[in-house]
Amino acid sequence: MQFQKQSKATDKEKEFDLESFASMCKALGHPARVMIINYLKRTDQCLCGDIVDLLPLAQSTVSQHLKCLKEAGFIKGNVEGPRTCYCLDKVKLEKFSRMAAELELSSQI
Amino acid sequence: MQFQKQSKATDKEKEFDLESFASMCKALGHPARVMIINYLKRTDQCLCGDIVDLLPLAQSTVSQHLKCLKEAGFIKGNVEGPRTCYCLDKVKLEKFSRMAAELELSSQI
DNA sequence: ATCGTTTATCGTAGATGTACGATGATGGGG
DNA sequence: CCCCATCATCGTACATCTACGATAAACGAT
Repeated sequence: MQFQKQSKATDKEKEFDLESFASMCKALGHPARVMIINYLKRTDQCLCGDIVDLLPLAQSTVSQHLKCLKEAGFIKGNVEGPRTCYCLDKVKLEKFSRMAAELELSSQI
Repeated sequence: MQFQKQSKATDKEKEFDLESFASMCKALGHPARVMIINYLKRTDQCLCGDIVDLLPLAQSTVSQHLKCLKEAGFIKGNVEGPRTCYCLDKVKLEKFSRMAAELELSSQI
């Protein structure tokens, strides 16, 4: 479904992309996933097993949450043999933060 | 389920509350709801019918989305006779923006 | 008092999310 | 080559979300 008019490519990239902001929010809409991001802030990188130790969730569930964050672009995963090393995509996180600020700031004009 | 250790009240309010951030994100995790916030930024206030005209959704669906945003605290609704006038809660929006920034910034330490 | 407008709520169908255990795949170590 | 550790994926059960039409509630206007 279409919730926003398509913008021309010439619109200077400044436009607030509603759909992608909503999907970012959706990806962060579960405490386990926010916790993972928060954890990665401190550790820089982690394995799936680290999160399994951290949270009261089964390994398959954690793997699912990691997949969700990866698909949303918030984390990247490097396969290293039988394990996968996850780290934050800071650019994406920055973009999210910027869009959140935009959502708020322009309401003060 | 418990995803974060309870903090003492003495923790100076600075603590990032994971659960409430996740639930804010969840509330913003649908394009229609982001659209509503975005619309309210420009118009300051609106009726349910305004949003119904704006979006390709049934009235009952729009009412549902408004309820979701109200429960999350992003908007407030004043009943005025048979209609309800919705407006942004800028304090809540500010809080969200601040937490989003926190999620990103501390990753650069 | 009745009608029309506006909105909330109910009931419901179908999609998606969240959780788990089981299983499959990968590669290191014996 | 065979286990073990690690992780992804599959299948599945249950909950929640998203959408709709129907209906109820509130109130202004006639």
